[in-house]
Amino acid sequence: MAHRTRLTIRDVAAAAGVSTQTVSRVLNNRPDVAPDTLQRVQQVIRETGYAPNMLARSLTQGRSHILGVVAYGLEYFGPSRVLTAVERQAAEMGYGITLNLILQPETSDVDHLLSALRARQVDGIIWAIPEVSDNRAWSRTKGAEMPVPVILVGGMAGKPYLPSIGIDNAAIGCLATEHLLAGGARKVGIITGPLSWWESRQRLLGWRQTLEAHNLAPSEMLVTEGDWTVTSGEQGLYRLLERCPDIDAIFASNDQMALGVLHAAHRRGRSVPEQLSVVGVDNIAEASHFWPPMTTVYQPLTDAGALAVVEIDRLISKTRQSRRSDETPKMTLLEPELIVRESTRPVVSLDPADARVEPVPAALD
Amino acid sequence: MAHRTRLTIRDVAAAAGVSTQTVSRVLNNRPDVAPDTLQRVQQVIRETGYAPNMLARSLTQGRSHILGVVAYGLEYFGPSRVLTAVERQAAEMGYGITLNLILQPETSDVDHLLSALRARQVDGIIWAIPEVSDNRAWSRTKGAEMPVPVILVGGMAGKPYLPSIGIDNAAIGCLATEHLLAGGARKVGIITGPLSWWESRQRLLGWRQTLEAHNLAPSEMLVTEGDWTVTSGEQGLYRLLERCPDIDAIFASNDQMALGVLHAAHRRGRSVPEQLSVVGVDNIAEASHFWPPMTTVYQPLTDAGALAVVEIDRLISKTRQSRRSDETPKMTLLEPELIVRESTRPVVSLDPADARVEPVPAALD
DNA sequence: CTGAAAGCGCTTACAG
DNA sequence: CTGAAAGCGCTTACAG
Repeated sequence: MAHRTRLTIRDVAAAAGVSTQTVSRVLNNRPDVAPDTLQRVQQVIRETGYAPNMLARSLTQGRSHILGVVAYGLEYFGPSRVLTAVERQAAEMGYGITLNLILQPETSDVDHLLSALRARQVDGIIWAIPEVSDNRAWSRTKGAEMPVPVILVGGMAGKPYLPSIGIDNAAIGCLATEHLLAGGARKVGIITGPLSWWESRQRLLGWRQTLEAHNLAPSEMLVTEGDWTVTSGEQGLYRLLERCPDIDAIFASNDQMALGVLHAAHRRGRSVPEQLSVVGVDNIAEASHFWPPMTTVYQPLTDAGALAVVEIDRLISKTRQSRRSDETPKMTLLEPELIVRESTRPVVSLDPADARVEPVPAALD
Repeated sequence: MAHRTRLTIRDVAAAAGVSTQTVSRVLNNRPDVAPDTLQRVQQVIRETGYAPNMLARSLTQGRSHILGVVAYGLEYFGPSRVLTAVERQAAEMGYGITLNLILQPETSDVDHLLSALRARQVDGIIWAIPEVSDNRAWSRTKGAEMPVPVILVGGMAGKPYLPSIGIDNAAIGCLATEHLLAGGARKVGIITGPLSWWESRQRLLGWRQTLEAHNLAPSEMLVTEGDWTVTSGEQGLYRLLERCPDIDAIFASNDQMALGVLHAAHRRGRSVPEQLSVVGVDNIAEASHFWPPMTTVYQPLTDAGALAVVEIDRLISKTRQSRRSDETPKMTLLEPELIVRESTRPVVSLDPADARVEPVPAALD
């Protein structure tokens, strides 16, 4: 650590009295090195604190052991969890990570980004930008021709032209809505995320399908669009209350908006959950400390991030063996889980089919 | 983008009918290229979509244009803001980023991390781990001998052996406490972060100094330690109320704990801010939507992250010119700002010296 | 303004 | 089990 002159494999070889490729063999744990040679070289390495130049190694091996990660919105819950999981799993599998953050999910600069990553010789790319509008359109034209494996994190509309791993967002809508109905709700409103987002549309779809399965009409009057922020959740509830004063439950598409709903309910004098049940999504750290503690839907984002790395490692190995991947890209969706707290009325029947019963009286604290 | 066979500078040179170093000159915007040669080469580059291999370039230049970033706790507010700012500024200045996340702020694996970064030939290292216990002790012994510039993000106790950029955390404590006193508070409690953290101790120091400046005793009865979580804020208020039932203001060392305080105050029937003023730190997105909206202290973390990159770039350039840096490492602290909302009683006098007046009646909504 | 040569620090066949 | 040669894809002096 203390050396100012860059130490090279040549220095180590000289000090150990062997050739450079013998040192190389030791560094790469090759079996064909005599025990005492091994000892000697290892000792020199230890004493000098030599560490091989990964750049040079990458150049000869044609493999950088670096993954390019493109992400958006680290200030938000989901992206930061995914990135953390990706980094952890990558480190565990011997990959370094080069991080590229974009300012807007709808970037027009895809070409530039991809070629920058290619120039850095990444072994694979993890594209952790949610699908917003047609910001994944590039994968249709360029997907098959990418020089390195690419994996998308997050689901998308239409046929995936690249392998993708995400959360089953329709299931999120189902879980939340099913739970609200089971608690006796009859008029379940929804505050969606921006509808240009695939995730938002899927959560809305889950809500709609669940209502229909219970023979309830998913009226447009019960739907309002938010933008993930607390404020939009608050405004959303005001709008819904104006349209349907008898609304008795809200599925907010994330916990921040759910917090806004609590806020608005408080201002309008609607007690939660007695008069209004509320479900959020994400299970942010604060959710269990909202007033009342928030029922929410957990997304296995850590699993998704880790799985993305495992999967891209597999694709990298495969590509290197057969020179090209012939798999049909598939979309893997992981299942969310409901976390029940006190912002929703308790389930009155275990059978979802019997969910439409009278509203229960105010729950105890 | 569509090429499966890696294109090299040699291919471009051949296609343009020039030598490789003429292509190199074009790639590096060297002035000494004939106009028509330039044209020809650029055209070939455009047509083929050639992008130079950064690994090879780094090897010859002895410079990777990559910054190693070591961070902790992306799930928290501060770290994610700093990382975002670092990435943005780095991208703007032509650096790539290799990200290393650690699981605990007190890592024993510093050597391993540093040598891994060194092996990747990073041009500089941004160490964005807060000082906890003696987790920066390594900088004393290794600081001066690091083969590349290192910059620490966050302040630290004692003399810095490496340049460091952070937030003036004592000023955070001063701002918060001064504001509480100006609102008429006489018994200001504090819920600190973990006291093994420099940040926590500095915020405590600011609180103490401010009370003393106002001739108020910073009694130990008014201090309780939290761990940044909502729960610890809640428990903290319970403890303080038991010890000092007449406490009339709380400085919580982050917004999450401040939320816990609101929660606990609600449960104990203490109205905020009429009976209890509360200030947090961070200005998280939810802060303005807590009930009541939270008065808090903003930290210029984005500036700190950006400044770290600017500064390390300067050090990198300097090191490359003079072969070594002879500057005395200095600690730069940026100033926080108070954001006043409704969780604190309004200021009753503009002169802080007159702050000790009667509590004001309940504030209007 | 342009090119032939050497080298960055490694690893990959190829001999022995 | 070990080493001499060639090469990964660039750039840096050095000539001209």
